[in-house]
Amino acid sequence: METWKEFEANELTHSVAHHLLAIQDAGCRYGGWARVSDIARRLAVTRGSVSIMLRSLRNRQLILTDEHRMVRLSPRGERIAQNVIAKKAVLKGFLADVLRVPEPQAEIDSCKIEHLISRDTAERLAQLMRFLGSGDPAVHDIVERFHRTSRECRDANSCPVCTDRCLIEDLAPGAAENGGEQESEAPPAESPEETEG
Amino acid sequence: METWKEFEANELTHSVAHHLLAIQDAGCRYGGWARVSDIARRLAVTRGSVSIMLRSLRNRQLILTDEHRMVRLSPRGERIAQNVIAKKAVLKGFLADVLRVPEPQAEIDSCKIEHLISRDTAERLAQLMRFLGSGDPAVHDIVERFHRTSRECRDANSCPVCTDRCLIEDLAPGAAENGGEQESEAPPAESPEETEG
DNA sequence: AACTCTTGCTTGACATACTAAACAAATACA
DNA sequence: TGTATTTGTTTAGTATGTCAAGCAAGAGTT
Repeated sequence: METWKEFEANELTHSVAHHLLAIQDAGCRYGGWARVSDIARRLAVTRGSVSIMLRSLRNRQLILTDEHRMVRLSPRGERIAQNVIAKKAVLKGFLADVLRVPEPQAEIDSCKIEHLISRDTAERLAQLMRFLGSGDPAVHDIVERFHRTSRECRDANSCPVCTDRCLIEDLAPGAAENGGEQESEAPPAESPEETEG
Repeated sequence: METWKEFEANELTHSVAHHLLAIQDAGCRYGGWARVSDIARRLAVTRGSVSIMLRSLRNRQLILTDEHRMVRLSPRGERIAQNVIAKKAVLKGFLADVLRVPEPQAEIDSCKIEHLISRDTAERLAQLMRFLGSGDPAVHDIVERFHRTSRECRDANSCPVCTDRCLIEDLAPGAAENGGEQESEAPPAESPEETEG
């Protein structure tokens, strides 16, 4: 019923996750210490924006600050960053190598959800990757067969994914997202009534 | 470099996606027509909040409005809703049945990312589900073997998931998220300097 | 020393998405 | 018919996360 509100309750927002990664990345050449400008450049946001974000990260004790205004991850921040990196690696590996989602999309998708999946999901996914890559010929053969499998859906009735309706069809271009969503013919002002009267 | 900004460029926010689903759900008994209150109740938000959201959905032509203030999805809104439903079904099926992520978590995770995954990813995932559920004994056997597989990581060196570092370890409780994140001892005011001076 | 550039921070603004409170219109019931 | 409740909307406020613009301190150059 209210599961959907869990989204707001995330410990980590997309923005916070990527700020942590950027701090780690920017600092890696200087013993972990980074400057606001470096972080901003990496994220392609303004220094002001980073400055505000750092205030929040500092209060959450995810970063440490120098007397020279240098910034680095706290041990806790580092754990979180490592966690996000691990999730993304597993996700991207799965999308790219198992599902064979084309490269740029695999990168985008894993980047979008890296901070959202639970430890449970990430771990099981990692175990699946380990299982599939274990070198067992039978496993390898099955994966090969999957990759050779036809991409078309022929028999919606015998399909284990669909029930009364073909779910794969609902994912198709005609069905929203990029297909119908994007060319939204310039919507009018937010409150047409008000501009009218 | 700036892949992370794709997150903001989503056609569908989590909130919009769930408002569309709620409208469809609330209206299903009345020929698709729903009332603001019904939608609000389903989402556990205020009527005011729904009212504002509907204004935006109306301008994006995702809903239609009655002279009696009844609301329903437009054909476009319906396509998008169906799309989200399909993505979630595929995702949850994968998490619950293949990965065997415990039920509530599978529900939460699929709810969080249903609107974020690309058509590419959703389709390939659906194809994987179809392949795994095709009834082929060899495939079935491999899935069975995966489910019986030990959950521990013993040999980080031969592990196909990890490189120099065990990624699965980075996902473990000690490493952030629920482990270190949540019991954040009441952070001080946002700007300690200011309250101090 | 004077000038310029870079840097970090602050401010005001915007967009999203929520709340609570107040209100008017519609509905329900007595 | 009159009162009470429900309903939809609006407004002001909160929180996050961004931008642009401006300011002040430090660094580099001449």
